[in-house]
Order: sequence, then C-alpha cells, then structure tokens
Amino acid sequence: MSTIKDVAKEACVSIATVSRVINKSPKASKSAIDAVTNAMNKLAYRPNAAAKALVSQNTNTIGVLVGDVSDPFFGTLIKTVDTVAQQNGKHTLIGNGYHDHQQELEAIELLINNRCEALIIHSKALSDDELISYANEIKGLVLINRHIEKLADRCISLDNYKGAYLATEYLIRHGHTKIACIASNHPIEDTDERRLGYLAALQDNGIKLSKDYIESGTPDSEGGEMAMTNLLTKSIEMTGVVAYNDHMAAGVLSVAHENGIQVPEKLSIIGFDDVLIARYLYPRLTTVRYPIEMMAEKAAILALKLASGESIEPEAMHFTPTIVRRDSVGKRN
Amino acid sequence: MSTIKDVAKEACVSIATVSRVINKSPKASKSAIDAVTNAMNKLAYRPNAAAKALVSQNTNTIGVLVGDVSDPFFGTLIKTVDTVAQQNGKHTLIGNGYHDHQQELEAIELLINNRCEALIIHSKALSDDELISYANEIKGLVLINRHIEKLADRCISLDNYKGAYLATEYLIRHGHTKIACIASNHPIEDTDERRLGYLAALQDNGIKLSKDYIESGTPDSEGGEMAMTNLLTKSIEMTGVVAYNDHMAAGVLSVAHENGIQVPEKLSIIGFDDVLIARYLYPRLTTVRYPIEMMAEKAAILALKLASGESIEPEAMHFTPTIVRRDSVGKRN
DNA sequence: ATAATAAATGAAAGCGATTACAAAAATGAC
DNA sequence: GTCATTTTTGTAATCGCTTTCATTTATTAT
Repeated sequence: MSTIKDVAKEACVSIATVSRVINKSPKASKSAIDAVTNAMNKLAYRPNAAAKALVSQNTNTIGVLVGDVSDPFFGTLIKTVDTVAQQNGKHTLIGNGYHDHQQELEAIELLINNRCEALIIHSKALSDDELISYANEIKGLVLINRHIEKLADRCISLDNYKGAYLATEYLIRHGHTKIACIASNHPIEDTDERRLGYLAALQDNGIKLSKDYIESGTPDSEGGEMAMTNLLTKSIEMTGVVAYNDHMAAGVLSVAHENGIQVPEKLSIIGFDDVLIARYLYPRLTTVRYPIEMMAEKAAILALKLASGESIEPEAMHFTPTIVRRDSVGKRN
Repeated sequence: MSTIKDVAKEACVSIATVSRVINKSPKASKSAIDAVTNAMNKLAYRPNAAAKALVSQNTNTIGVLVGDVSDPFFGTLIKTVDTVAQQNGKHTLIGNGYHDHQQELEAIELLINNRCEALIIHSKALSDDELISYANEIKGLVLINRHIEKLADRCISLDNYKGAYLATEYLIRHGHTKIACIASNHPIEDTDERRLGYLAALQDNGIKLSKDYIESGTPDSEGGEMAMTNLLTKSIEMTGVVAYNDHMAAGVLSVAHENGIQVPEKLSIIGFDDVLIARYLYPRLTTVRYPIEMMAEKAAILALKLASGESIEPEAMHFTPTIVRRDSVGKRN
C-alpha cells in the first residue's frame, strides 16, 4: 500500500505539500492540488490512520462498551452514539464485554489503548472502584445504565425503581391486586431496584402479598417461562404479572398460552424495556419504555463535552421511564 | 498519558527493554520484568495502539461493514465475526453503511485507512465494479450475502432462489395452491431471486396463478401490512402466503389478526430469515432459516486466510437455507 | 583464572503522517 | 525594474513504538 512519500514522488512535490492537499490546507496552489490528486488516484493512496493519529494526537474516535452487539437493545445504543459521533465528525469503536468481568476489562483497555477520546461504558461486570479508576484516567468517560455516586455527573441512568413502581401501579389502577412479580436473578442493581419499585407500589396502595408472589429466573424468555411455571405450580391466585423485562414477559406469555390462560382477559402482563419484540408479541405487550436512544444521545454528547474539556452545567442525568400502552393489560373482571 | 519513555525512566531501563517486557520477549531478565511491571502499574501505562500498528505494520484488526448495527441480523453477524476474531487474537472494527451508497463508501474507506487486515463486507449500495475494485486492493476482503461472479471465491452467499422455492413448496405440500407472494420492492438481487424461487415452485407443481397474487412493499412490517391489505382488498382467494422476510410476515400476521383471519387455520404464512422476532410472533412463525452465524463464521475464517496469504482450497461458499417448522403453516382444509 | 559462549541491554533507525520554520517563488506598489 | 509583501514550497523534527545490531554482563567450559 502506497504512502505519502510515494504520492509525493509521483506528483513531484514534497510530502508536506501532499499533506496540505489531503487536509485541504488553504496554502496549496491549484496546480499542486491537481498534481497530488492525480497521483493519489493513480496510486489508490489511503492515508494511514495510525500514523495520522500518532502525530496529531487525536483519533476522532468515540468508544462504546456494550454487553453484546447482537442484542438489539445495545444495537440501538450503538447506533445512537454513532449518529452523534458522525454529526461531530468522529467515528465509533465498539467493544463487547459479554457481561463478563475479564472480557469487559479487555474490551475497555482496548478502547483506551486505541486512544478513544470519549468513552460510553455500559458495564455490568466491573466493580464501582474499577470504573471510578478508569473514569479518573479518562476524562471523556461516561457511564450509561449505571449510577455510581462518586461519578454522579458522569452517569446516565434510568430510574428503575420508578419504572417498576409505575408498572405495578398501572396494574393496580386497572383493578388488579393479586399481582405477581417475575424478577431477575442477575446480581446487578437493576434487579433490586425494580423489585423494590414493585414492592413500594403494592405497599403504597395498601396491598399485602406473600413472598410467594415473587418468583425469579434468568432475565430471558426461558427464565420467564420457568418463573411463570413455578407461579402456576404454586397455585397462586393472580390476575396480573409485572415482569423484570420484555423477554421474561414473553416467556410468561407463552406459558399462559400453553395453559389456556387468556391474556389480557384472565391475566394482565406488563413488561419492561420496550425492546423490539414487545410489539411483535401477541397480544402486543404493554410495557415500560426504556428511553435508550435519548439516554445514549445524552451520553454521547456529554462524553464529547467532557473529552474536549468543555465545562458542563449539571443537568438531568437520571431518566424516568414511561408506560407504553398496548394490549397485554386489561381491567380486572 | 504516559509513554514507553516515561516507563523506561521510571524503571531505569531503556525503552527497548520496556518493549521487550510488554511483548513478553524471552530476552528480558526477571529483574527487568519486575521493574518494568511496577513502573507500568505506577504510571498506568497504556501502549499506544496507533504507534504499535505503525511500526509493526499490523493492526490485528478485522473490519466488518454492515447495514445497521441496531438490526439483530447484523448484530448476530458481527458477534460471530468477533468470536472468530478473538479466537485468532484479533479484534473487530465495525462500519455502518445504512444501506446508503455514500455512507457505505465512507465506512469501507475508514476500515481500509485503519488498515484492517481482513474485511467482511455486507454491501447493498455499492456496485459490482466498486466492490471488485476494493477486492483487488485488499486481499483479505470477503463479501457476504452477495454474489459477484468475478469474485466467486470470495463471496459467501445464500441461495435465495432455493429458499423461496422451499418455502413455496412447503406450502404446496401442505395442500395449498392459492399461494400469494409478498415481495420486497428494494432493488437488490435478493428480491428477484426470492420471487423467482416462488414462481418456479409454483410452475414445477403445475400451479398457475395470476400476477395479482404477487404484491410488494418495503421489506419491513409496515410493508407487509400494506401488501397484505392490498391482497385482501383485491379479494384474492388464498390460503397461503410466502413473505419476503419475517418482518413482512409479521405485518401480514397483524393484518390477518385485525381481519379475523385465523392463522394457520384459515391462512398459512411462511417467512424468510428466521430473525429474532420469528419465534415471538403469534403463532410462532414458520420460516426459512438464514444460517447467518455459519456464513459469518465462514466469511471471517476465509477473510483471515486470504489476508495471511494462505492458499485456500475452493469450497462451498453458497449456503442453502432450510425450513424452520413452527406454527404458522397448517394443512389446507 | 581465562577464554568462549550465552543472555541481557541500549542506541538508533524507521514506520507514515503533521507542522513549525525557513526559503523560494509569485505578486503588487511605486 | 526594484523592493516589500504575500503565497507556496520544502526541510526536518516529532509522535510512541518495534527491532536490528553492537555492546555489556553473566554463565559455562577448560
């Protein structure tokens, strides 16, 4: 692959001139521009990004760490960040952590080694201290979907408690009182926050339910199926289910189908996240909207500001979810 | 951010020694390893990937161009490539083309400028000639989901014709003869191939249908809804529908629901691709499986081989789809 | 103890670009 | 046509790292 030197030789100018043409510097004559352009085309010249980054000390890159690109939730997050990046003349480097400590570590270090100016981190497996340490090292680092008090102004997070509260309350307002909770068994803060929100809504409405109404499983449709099956096995009287997320809700839904329990006539179900599949389920899933685009956009803009040393005025970093009404919740009969 | 020089000074050794320690060269004394390791930790040293790439002339990076990361189909493709990359000690750089000519161009050039050793390209908007030109330039370039005769041994593609043929035949074997086709209106080869497959299956089974049985729309659920609505409006007698893809099938399904047409009792529907949502639809969608993981893995391995100049024996680059039996197709009654 | 060999280290060149600075060429004023 | 000014160009240093080659230090054989 040809270098700037080859182009210079071909165009009979110095490499400085070639560089000027490439970077559209004003101090380049028309004739130089032509000669260099021709030479570049002839040689199919490609400026070496590494060399450029090295000397100019900037990569124009914004890094994103996600759990798993193949999950549409993260796909949306990445796409949003990428859009903001493009608007700022930057591009995006993606790291997959696969929710594993070691892999998250490696992915984040790769992003740092590549000198990403800004970093959007969605971490499940790293400890607060590890993240704080990275944050101190990289000024353009922002956390998304996680709240660490010491990093409060660099965390974009969702009020999970409020979301679950809203979901539960929504069922209550529809006349339900026997409301089961399908929780996640992943040891992350979201799990607890959502369970607490459910509990609080119950309590605030004077509803007392035994612990049997809470069942948990892996936060996917299989986990939802398992948990729902357990609930049915326990012969619990219930007319509503608050699921940890849409995938678990999907599992609940299929178990309900299989058992001839009509949704929403006999059972109302509410999910959480409003991921792609929610609107494809039958009945279309009423759920709590996780405003990931809005949050990712905010995160990207914030990260860019922090990276450029721009002063930031403290603003709302904590997002509030909202209910998406669809067809899986009905009035209790 | 500290450099190798800082580490060398801190550890009282030369930068050459630091480099040897970093790269685990055998010729580094125990004492040097200790001193350097301590210095690196103390300074939170991060090797500059750009500098390393520049001098060593390799980036250990494999680039992927996809349409849109937020689409789970591409997410799966990326994840698979990333897995292969990791197994080979490489990492993955992702480009989004958004099915737009200009953006695909920019994305692919970014990947080239970053000196990706191998390139997996999923392009919809670039012409054959453009792709051939890139392929001649980058020896580790492989096309996926596209077939260009001149690049035959570097194209990993799916037999769309066969897939649609299979789908149609599957309905025919279930007793259907009045089978509509919901086609895509995107001007890419897949569209034609799938329509041709449908037509051929009909013909081979002696079924003659008017052109009215083919309706097209955008390849998403809205397009599917529109096309299905048109079909119903035309009062066409039909008991089966072959959809261009699962998203369109989802649209067909919802229009069927709204019109009280029971699936599969009154209408059988078969999709294409077997994307994430297929198993979440109601009824669960019978579809044609697009073996994207298998194909992406093959593509990644091939690209890596080509990049390293390894000779490749010609093998099957053309994949055949298979039917995924679920619940949206029934015997004609 | 000494020579021969092996192991560890450092100095310096170079990867491909940008850019400060100086020099050369072009332009304009008179 | 001359001199001052502006525009254009080239030289050389530099970014952070790897690696060759020469040199120093440690090890082994005799």
